[in-house]
Amino acid sequence: MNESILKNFERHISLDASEIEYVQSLLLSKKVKKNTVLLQTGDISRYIYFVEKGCLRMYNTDDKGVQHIVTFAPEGWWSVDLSSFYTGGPAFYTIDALEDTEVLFLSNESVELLYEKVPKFERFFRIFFANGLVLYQRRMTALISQSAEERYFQFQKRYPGLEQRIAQKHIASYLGITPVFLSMLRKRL
Amino acid sequence: MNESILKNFERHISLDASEIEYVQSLLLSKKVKKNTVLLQTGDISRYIYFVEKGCLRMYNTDDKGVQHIVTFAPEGWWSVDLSSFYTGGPAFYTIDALEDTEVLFLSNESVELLYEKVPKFERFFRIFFANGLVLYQRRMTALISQSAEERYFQFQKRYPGLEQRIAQKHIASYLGITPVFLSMLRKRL
DNA sequence: CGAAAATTTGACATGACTCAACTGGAGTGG
DNA sequence: CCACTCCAGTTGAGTCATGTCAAATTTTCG
Repeated sequence: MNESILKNFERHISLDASEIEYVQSLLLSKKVKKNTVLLQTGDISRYIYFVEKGCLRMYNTDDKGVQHIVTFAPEGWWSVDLSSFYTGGPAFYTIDALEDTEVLFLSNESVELLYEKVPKFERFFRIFFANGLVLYQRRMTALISQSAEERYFQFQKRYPGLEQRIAQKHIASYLGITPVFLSMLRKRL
Repeated sequence: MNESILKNFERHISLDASEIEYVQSLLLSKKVKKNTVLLQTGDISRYIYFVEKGCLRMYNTDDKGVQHIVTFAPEGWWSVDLSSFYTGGPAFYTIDALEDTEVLFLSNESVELLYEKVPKFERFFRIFFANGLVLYQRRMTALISQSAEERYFQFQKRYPGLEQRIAQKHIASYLGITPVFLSMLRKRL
């Protein structure tokens, strides 16, 4: 069990049997129904989630009440409000489930323990965060240099098959356009 | 000498005398004139730069030849095309100097050596990348939820005093708008 | 089956872009 | 030190991408 997350770790580091056992002793798991909120804006993010099955989204709600999705996390992706997780301050984002979802997760303290007992995890998360940084940098560049249509195609590539699983309004929210406009775009194709 | 970068390291880790000496033995430095290109899109990013004085920018040029600035790096900031730096692939961004600039920098190999000899640096860069990730996440959210005017105010807060030092067209490029439109915005205030 | 939510469609509004002309420094060379 | 050029910034007119609002239609799900 937990193969998926171990595979994920092994993308950047290799673990021996005892290390695997140790991580597994820290891992928690949970099944949540669609629409369950795992983290609410303003609360403190104590956990970092890994999605085994289903799909999470992380979003912020602006002054006018409009939601803006920062990331989807389908199978094999992680989700966390990093700033809150590390500083203990209030979360900027909300995380909830777009489908019935199974997550593995680690508490803040567990992650600190991991860094201490298995320093390789410093390396894992260094690489992991570096990759995340690159991802967001690119998406930011896309937002300021590409049209909504181009970004829509990129979304389809980045999350293959996800389009069929979630509501269009969520895709629009991720792309930074209105659901109405996305509908028009799709009609044109 | 090199106090500024040591202070930067000590925001996340503490170093003893021998460790400091070791880092310093790896550090390179360079003074470059305004407009000097430190990294060209398509080349391989071999170095990570820390700005002691002056200001760098990192940008991508789109199909139509328009430049889009991802980050400014004034004193105390870092600049690197992370993806290229770690994978050895071609750089997506170009880095050049907006003013006469003094940089300290580390080569790819030096950074790997650092990870090996002073594992604390894994930690430093983990935290550093996590912070960067948060920054880009927030800016992305701002891009899809705020007007150009609001983003302009945020820029002024994030880079105090920088506005007086660089050309307006660069600010526009950072904000994701045209220089012409920024000019109109400023007139309205 | 029926209610609520998501999507589509159409008319109109607007933020931001394009193009082009004009203004005003900043640097250069004679 | 002047004259010239060149680039940055401004201004205005017209345009386009995307947004807003509201009604009609389809889908979802209890």
